[in-house]
Amino acid sequence: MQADLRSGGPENLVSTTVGAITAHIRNEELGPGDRLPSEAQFSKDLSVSRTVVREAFRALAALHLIDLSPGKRAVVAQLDYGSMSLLIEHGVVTEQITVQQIYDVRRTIEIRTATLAALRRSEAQGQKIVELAKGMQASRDDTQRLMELDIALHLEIAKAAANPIFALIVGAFDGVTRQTWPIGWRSRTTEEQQVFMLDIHVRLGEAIAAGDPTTAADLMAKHFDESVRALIAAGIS
Amino acid sequence: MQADLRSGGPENLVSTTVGAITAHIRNEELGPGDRLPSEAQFSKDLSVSRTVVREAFRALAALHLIDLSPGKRAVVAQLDYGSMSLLIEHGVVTEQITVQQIYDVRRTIEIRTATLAALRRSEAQGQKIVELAKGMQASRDDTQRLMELDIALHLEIAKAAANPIFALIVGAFDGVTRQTWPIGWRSRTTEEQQVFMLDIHVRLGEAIAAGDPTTAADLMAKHFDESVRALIAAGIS
DNA sequence: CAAGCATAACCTGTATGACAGGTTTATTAG
DNA sequence: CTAATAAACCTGTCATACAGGTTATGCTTG
Repeated sequence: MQADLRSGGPENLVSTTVGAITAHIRNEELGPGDRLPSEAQFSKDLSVSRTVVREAFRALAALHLIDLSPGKRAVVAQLDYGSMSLLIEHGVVTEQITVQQIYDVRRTIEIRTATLAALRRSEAQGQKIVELAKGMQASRDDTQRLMELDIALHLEIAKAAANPIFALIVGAFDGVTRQTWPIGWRSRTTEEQQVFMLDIHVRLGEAIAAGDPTTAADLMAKHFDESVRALIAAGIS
Repeated sequence: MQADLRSGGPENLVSTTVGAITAHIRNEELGPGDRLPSEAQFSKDLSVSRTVVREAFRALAALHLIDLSPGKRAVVAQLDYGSMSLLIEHGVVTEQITVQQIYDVRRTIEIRTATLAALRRSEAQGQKIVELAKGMQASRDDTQRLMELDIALHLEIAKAAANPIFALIVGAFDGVTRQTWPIGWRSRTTEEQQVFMLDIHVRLGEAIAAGDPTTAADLMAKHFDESVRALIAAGIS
């Protein structure tokens, strides 16, 4: 069950301990917020040093499977895209992933989230999505704020799709988006292009709020087609 | 850049060190296989104990951003879905994700991989995909082998899509699939159902090998519709 | 001078012990 | 019974030590 078995990696004490900890979570049917035994406890039970247990804890914390904080016991964590975001960033930094590939994946995923969001969004979510889109329109001059709203909007749509995995994947691209977004925006040199981009977001938000899955999906597709054009225009490979 | 900033978590020495290591990878423009400085080196440069550096290394190894092995220096790792697989398993075990949600995501993603694979597969990949599908047909009585071939087929299609992120996501569901697959298969009680399921895979493989994206996407969609029906029939929520 | 081999230097995996500072639990005083 | 206080516990970090695997150095030999 542990990573090293899957990757065929070498078997060391830390991996074994990681396996024991995840097994504990499974066997005790722990859920988010539940507390784990202390490091000393695992150390005694598994007959390994506290050093090893600590490194195992740290590994699980890196994956956000558990949360650590000083003095307190480790607790089972809620799903979080932080680790996936790091993974994707690593892929981009080491040139194993291109920005265009990310956009292809996002396009695929987010057309679906738009559809689902239109079908399943709550009243409050629909309202928030429209607000974010209109907030973008109002922030055309504040690039930083505009970007944050854009990212928040896409994530909110993913959340409204009521499937945490979609939110996980969309969130995974947050980090990279923060680095590439300004490039795409700068490539939209004319006011027309900028207004068009912002307009699409508003119409997308409204379609979702109105519960119109077809239009929402259509607009999301248009949005990504336009974004990819913008990136290519900016010379992003 | 490090996870803790994003999650708003507390700032401790290990997180700082993780940040320093990823910064090193970025600044030195290291790629997969390149060696990192030793633990002692980071320990000296950052003025922290080797304990801290080790825990940071361990955290990055958990995300498969680096590979560790005894005696050798840590090296920058290739993209690997092992950590995402653990994340998804954790989500299922802690009941934050349902199997149906996974199938919705997989359907979305894999319709796209089928399309792209049909467009971009190499000759060898097309051949391998067909072989895997036919191998499944020949293994109708060997459940274990059948499952492994099925998983391998889907992953191979994702690889043929020539976008590593798709392979990453498809691979992320490997672990969970191994646990739920037998349930779905057992629910296909009649020979007809089983033959139909295997037949779809072969036709899918052939469509990809033939470079027919529309048919490939269509068959992948059918495949997932049928699979979801099978799971629901088996009472999986 | 070149090639191969032995050895030394280096590196990671793990253990032990220690202590500061935060958290939880138990105890005691009101 | 409540609230304050003390004790017990827990994590974060450090230093040190050593076994065993890896790499580089330099020496020997052809």
